[in-house]
Amino acid sequence: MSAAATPSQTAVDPHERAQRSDARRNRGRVIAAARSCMARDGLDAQMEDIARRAGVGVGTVYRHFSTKDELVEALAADRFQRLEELAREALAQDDPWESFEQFIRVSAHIQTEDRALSEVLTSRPEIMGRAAQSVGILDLVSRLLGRAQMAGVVRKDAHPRDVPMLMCALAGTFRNPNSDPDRYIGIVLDGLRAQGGKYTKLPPVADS
Amino acid sequence: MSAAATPSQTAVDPHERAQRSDARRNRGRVIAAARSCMARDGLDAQMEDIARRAGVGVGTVYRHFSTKDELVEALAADRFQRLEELAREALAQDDPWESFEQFIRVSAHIQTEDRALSEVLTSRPEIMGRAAQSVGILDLVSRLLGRAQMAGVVRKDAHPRDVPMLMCALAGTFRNPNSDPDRYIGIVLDGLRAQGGKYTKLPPVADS
DNA sequence: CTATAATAGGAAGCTGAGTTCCGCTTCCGC
DNA sequence: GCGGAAGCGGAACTCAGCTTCCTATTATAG
Repeated sequence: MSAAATPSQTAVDPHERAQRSDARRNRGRVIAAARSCMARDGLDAQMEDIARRAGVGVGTVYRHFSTKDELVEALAADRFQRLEELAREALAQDDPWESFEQFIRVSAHIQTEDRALSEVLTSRPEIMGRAAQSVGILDLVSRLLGRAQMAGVVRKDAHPRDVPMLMCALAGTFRNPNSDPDRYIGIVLDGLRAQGGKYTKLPPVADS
Repeated sequence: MSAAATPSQTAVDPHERAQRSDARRNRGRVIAAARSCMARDGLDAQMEDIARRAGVGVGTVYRHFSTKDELVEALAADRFQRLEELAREALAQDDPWESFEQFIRVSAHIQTEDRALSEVLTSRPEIMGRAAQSVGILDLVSRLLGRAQMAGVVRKDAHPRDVPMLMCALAGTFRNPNSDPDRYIGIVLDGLRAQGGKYTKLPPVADS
């Protein structure tokens, strides 16, 4: 019990010597490397690859994240923070439908480019739950949705929790190489519209 | 090239001695065991579990399927055959929308109960492609969809290939324990309706 | 500048699956 | 029945990843 202290954001006991500068620098590198490896290879990106790309040894990765899962969770939290920003930006817009649609599209787009995120969404509900909770994202989504419902452009029986679930549904299509994400985003959006709303123009089907 | 002959449905060379009866019996047991193990544990059900449940040794499993992937593919083909039956049944109905909706709902239901199937759909497009091809399912889906479009109850810009893709999207939500599949099926169905159609009544949100 | 605790690095160990191998057993044709 | 090919079982092997551990290095307080 010698207070080995997680070298992260837990408030640092002022008695303790601060984290060494090289440690802090390497932590950043590891996170960046993990982000890009996992965006490409998904959850089964390898620790050694990550270490290599970060320019450090595996041992160093483990000094900062005692487990692969911990690293995954850190990244997930990070991505959710990004989503939160996007939700705020969307909320700043005036038109209730536009802002809702924008948020959905942009979040979907992020998943398109980050395989790890989409895998966490579809196969690690616990992680996703914790990450979403820590950021206040569900609340923002509620506001986006509520405003659109109030304005009569989104069906009244939609529930805030449907949004992440639908995102996670869309994630499934992104992984399929010959699928055009925008078609499915469009269809889902139209399924959420208040009845009688004008439908999305779907992108044309690419012939194969 | 000594014609080691896959002991499956490939037309058996009459010169060859027929497959031994116990082999045939065991093959059946393996398939059944694999089906139930994988329905429960998904694609990472273990070969030993499957063998144990089939009451045979792993060696026997490998005699019939030289690779885990081969086994998975056999099962996938099997499930797709079931889907084809369902498509035929749906097609036998008169009402174009009803039959379309029924097919979507029933197929979705099957995935709900078979984790392996839903995993193949979302993460093994190649397998899914081959399986779907071998069975003539895409064609049946085209007919179901076309008929509904002709009748003006499904949006004209939907494409047959959207159907499997949307199924695969829905698969993503089924894996999330506290999600009600029927809500998302409903939303997707409404996204496919011709504009102005009467919306699905979504099941109420379960509070958590 | 020195002492020393914090950190880095990366080879080696561990683990958990899939797969192979081979001696034993069972079915089938004669 | 008998011979032998076909099939069976399951211990052992393989291999790929994660994790540990121990030595060498480096930043920082004094």
